[in-house]
Order: sequence, then structure tokens, then C-alpha cells
Amino acid sequence: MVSIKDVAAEARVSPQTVSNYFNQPEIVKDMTRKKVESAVEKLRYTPNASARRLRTRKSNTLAIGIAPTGYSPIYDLLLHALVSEADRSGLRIMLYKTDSKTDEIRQYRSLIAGGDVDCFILTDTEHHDPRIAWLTDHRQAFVLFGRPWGHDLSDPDIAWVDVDGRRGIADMTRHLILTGHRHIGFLGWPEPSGTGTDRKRGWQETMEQAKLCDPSSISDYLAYSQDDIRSGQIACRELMSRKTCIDAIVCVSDTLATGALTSLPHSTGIAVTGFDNTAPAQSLGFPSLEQPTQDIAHELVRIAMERIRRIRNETHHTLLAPRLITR
Amino acid sequence: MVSIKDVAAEARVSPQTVSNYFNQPEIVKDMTRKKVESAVEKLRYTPNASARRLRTRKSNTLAIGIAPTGYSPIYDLLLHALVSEADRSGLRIMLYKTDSKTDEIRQYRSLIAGGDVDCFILTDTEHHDPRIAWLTDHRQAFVLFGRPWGHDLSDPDIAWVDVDGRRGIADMTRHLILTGHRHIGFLGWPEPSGTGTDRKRGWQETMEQAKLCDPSSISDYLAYSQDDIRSGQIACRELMSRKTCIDAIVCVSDTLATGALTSLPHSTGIAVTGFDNTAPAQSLGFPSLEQPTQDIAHELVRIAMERIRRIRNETHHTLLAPRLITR
DNA sequence: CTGTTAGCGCATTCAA
DNA sequence: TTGAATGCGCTAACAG
Repeated sequence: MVSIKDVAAEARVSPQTVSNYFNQPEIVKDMTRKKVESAVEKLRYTPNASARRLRTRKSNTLAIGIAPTGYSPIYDLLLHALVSEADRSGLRIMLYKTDSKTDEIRQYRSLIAGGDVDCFILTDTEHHDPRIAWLTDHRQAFVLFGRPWGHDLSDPDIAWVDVDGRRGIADMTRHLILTGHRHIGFLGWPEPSGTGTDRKRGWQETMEQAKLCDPSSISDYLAYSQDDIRSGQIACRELMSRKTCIDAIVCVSDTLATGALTSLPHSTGIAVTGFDNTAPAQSLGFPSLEQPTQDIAHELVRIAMERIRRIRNETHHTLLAPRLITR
Repeated sequence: MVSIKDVAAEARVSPQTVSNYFNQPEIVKDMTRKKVESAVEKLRYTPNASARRLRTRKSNTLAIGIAPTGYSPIYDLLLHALVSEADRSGLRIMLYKTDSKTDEIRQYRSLIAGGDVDCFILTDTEHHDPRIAWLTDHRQAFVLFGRPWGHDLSDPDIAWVDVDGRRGIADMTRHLILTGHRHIGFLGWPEPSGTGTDRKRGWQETMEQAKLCDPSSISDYLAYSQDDIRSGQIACRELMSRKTCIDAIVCVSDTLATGALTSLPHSTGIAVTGFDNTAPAQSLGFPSLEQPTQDIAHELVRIAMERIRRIRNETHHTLLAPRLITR
């Protein structure tokens, strides 16, 4: 293993100069820099991260939780984007398990005390999420992927990145209207669900604005379902029998869209749309909304770095638009 | 931040004893242990991982690559299982990006030199994988998820864990035969594909054994396709038009099964089966084979720990059976 | 069984 | 601008 001393000896400078070369290159004289550079190349030196971490008390690591049943269908896409973006900033991504919210807080404690993590990325946020309070109390840097439902969205203590589901679903609903549909139902998640309610609102507002529905009759076009295929099928059948004139169904997820589509008799001509543009959307060929994972990751990393440095004057939340995929 | 010294002072023992309490509890006297224990609790002490790593030259970290387009549909399930199993052994999981094999080797260099990783878990192994040679040359611990195709499978230098696709597909083929199918086709991946060839063999052997096919006519029942839905549809149509008597199709993946199923006219009664038991298999309701992710993770972690400790007398490869999901 | 000594590799003082 | 000394928190090796 080659250390900073070896490089210093090779370059005939002091260890400190080599350290400066890496951490404050601008204060090293050009000629010295050259010497160090060639020594580094020759010895294939890479700084030891553990030693640096011990000294600086920074881990250059972001941690993101992974749930037993996959938070979301785009989780692995997001993960790759995150690793990719983090890499550009010299950060690493570490995983921790989140089998329950309590368990998750236990993980925080261990990761923080171990000096393993600079900033947490939380997914699957829920109303009055206990994790937010805990992390804030412990002055630990974190960013949410998902809005802090139940908190003030502009609270400077709570940084977040999210996708504007309301806008995406509104775009989708407009698309359906503009392609001739008039009786557009909505298949959503049961309350309370921040994300679900937000998406539903996109549909409802568009319908009311287009005078296709008024507030008093909106519930006729609405059904709720757990996010699995079978529940989606049942909810869809119930909705269709309750409101037979429906000619399109906007679903809060691809899973429910899959359920809806497979529960309808073939060739009814009823349009069904989803959210996330996952494999089922592509295979069954229904329109969907794609989350901009690379942009999400970019923002998460950018904000994470600001939180680590305790910079508070920049934008600490971002709402990104999903992309409409028509088919 | 509370350190080992604080605990030692609180417990009125030496720092070394506290260290022993954590690392070799059995050599600490009961009464001393009690004292340390209460001091630890009182101060909420957690060892600093960076310092420990620096001292021991061990990171207690496994690294696994993440590809731009998701290696496999079970990737996130495997990841959770891995984090979960690693946690039980006090190991962490770090991610690195693998946009290309060359890029991946660059990542190895950086992670190793930084002292960030004890053992790599490689996925998506291919014939004569260059990563294997590099890691072996550098005496770096690693485990494959997937067999080292093109190498000696019993080579003690190459540890691996894999799922027995051949056996799984054979089970599936037998299931089809026993439910009355006789002309069973196979939709596979183009050669060379270690995994694909292995799975194909399971079908072929079962067919020949059941005298439903002889070696000379086997290719009549066989078609190849890239692993996407549209290619699967095309390949399936070609196969069906070439061999009209086919009454079941075993597919090498759920993706191809989805393609096959959606390309066939409805209610033909032709059975289609997949591999991985992913969402499409569940939603479209075709039989599939489930990979035992928890067992895979368990074995990966077990072997990884042995490799780290350079133990060579234990089993260094494991072949696990997938679970047949009939529907 | 417990305490003492030393040093892992690095970055932050201070001097030069 | 560069160099020498110091210590981050921990544990291996030893001495007691």
C-alpha cells in the first residue's frame, strides 16, 4: 500500500505538500505540482479514504435506504443515476436497510456515530414522518426524495426533491381530452397518501377546468385501490359498473393501470393510463409518465452537498416535471 | 462525539479494555463487562468506523456494481437481501457504477486504494470476464453472482453463487409435460450467453429424455431473441409459423414470455412460461421461476467473509435451485 | 485478564 | 510557498 509519504519521498517534497496538492492545488507552485503529479502517477497513489475520513470527520458518503419490497418501480434506475451523479462529485453511495421506520432511525444512529455517512437520502416519505424530526433534532444533513407532506414545504430545515405528479397527471388528462375522451375516471390510492392525493388533484382540476365534471359529481368518477394488480382489477370493475359511461381511466400507477387494463374486456376502446413508464406500460402498451431519474439524482446530490456544507442560501427544494409518454 | 477514552474513563478501565469489550468480549471478565456496558449505554457510544478501518485495514464493506439499465429484474430484491444479510454480519454495502467493464476496473482501483472495500460482488458475468483476471492478479477478494463461464467452475480462486437455471427450466418443462403438453418450444437468448445456454439445456434434456424430441429435430422447436418484448413477439411469431403444432413455449425470461404471450392470439390455449417471477408474470398470470434472493444473498455474504479472511477450505461456490411458480 | 505503548494515513496547526 | 510536529479514534503487540 502506497501512502502520502511514499509519494513525498518520490517527488522529493514533504508529505504536507502532497496533501496540499490534493486538497488545495492552487497553493502549490507549478513546478512542485508537476513533480507531485508524476510521482502520483508512477506510484499509482490514491489517498486512503479511511484516514482522510478520520482526520476530516467527513465520509464523502451518502446513504440511501432500501426497503424489503422495493419502494418504487423506478428504484434501481434512481439508484444508478444517483451513483453516477455522486461519482461526479467524488461521493460514494451506501445502502442501509429500512424494514421499519424505527429500525431506520436505529440505522441512522449507527451510521452517524461510525462516521460513515455525511447525508441521508430518504425515500417513501409519509405524513409527519418521524425520521424528519429525528434527523432535524440531531442536526444531521438529509434530503428527501418526496415532499415532506404535513410540514411546511418551504421550511429551510427540510430539503427535498420531488416529481410533480399533479402536473404529470394533468398533462395526461389533457392528452386524453384532446384525443376525444370525455368521461375520464380516476383510479387512485387510498387516503392519506401525499403522493396519491397530489396526483389525483391533477386529474380533478383538469376535469373541472374542462367542464367535464363538477365538484359535486367528481366522486362518481373516482375509485381507490391498494397498489397491486388484483386490487386494481376489482376497483376498476366496481368503478365501471358504477359509472358505465366512462371512456378512459387515469391511474395513479402502472400497477393499477395493469390491473384496470386486464380487468376490462378486450377491445372496449377504453383508454387506460399509468405512472412511471415501467415494463408493464411498455409491454401492454398504455401511456404513462416517466420520472426524470437523472435530474432527480442530480438535484439530490447537489442539495446533499449544500446540506453537508451547511449552506442555506441556495434553493433547497426542487419540483421536477415527469415526461408524458403517449402510445 | 464520544470516543473510546470517554467510555474508559466513565467505566474506570483502560481504553484497551473497552476495545476488547467490542472485539473480543469473551476475554473480558464479567464484572468489567458490566461496567463497560453501562458506560457505553450511558454515553450512547458507538465505535468510529473510520478509525477502526484505518487501524485494522479492513473496511467491513462489500461493493456491488450497478449498471445503467439494471442487470436483472430481480436486482433490487437481491440488493435488499444483500443489505439485510450483510447487516447481520456487521458489513455495509456500497455501490459503484459499472457503465463498462473498463470503467468498472477503474472503480476497483479507486475503491481498493482508498481502503473502502473488502470484497467485490460481481454481477452480469460473461465469458472470459476481464474483471476476474484483474481481481485475481491484484489478489483482491471477490465473489461472482453468476458462474464464471469459460473458467474452471471448481477453480478455488474463483468464488461464485448462482441459480441453477437448467434445473429450473427442466422443472418447468416437466410441469408442462405433466399437464398434457407435448410440443414444447423454447425461446432463448442468442449465443454466446452462459446463462441462456444453461437454461436452454434444461429444456432440451427434458424433452429428449421424455422422447418428445430427438437431437436432430430439436432446432425446429427453438428460436432466439434479444431480451425485449418486441423482439420476443417477433421471434415467437416466427417460431409458431415454422412449427405450427407447438402447444407450449418455455421462455428464458419473463420479458420474452411477455412478448410471446402478447403476440399469440388470445385463447389459443398455448402455455407460455417465464423466468424470474416478476410483475409481468404475476399480472399476465403465466408460470415462472422465482430466484431465491435471500439464499443468494446469504451465500454471497458467507463466501465474501471467507474470501476476506482468506479461508480457502470451505465451499467457495454454491448453486441454488429456483422455485417453480405454477399458475 | 488488564494496562501501556505505538502507530495506521492523513490534514491541521504553526514555523521557517 | 513548504516543512515539522501533533493528534483524529482505534487496536495490535506486548508487559504487567
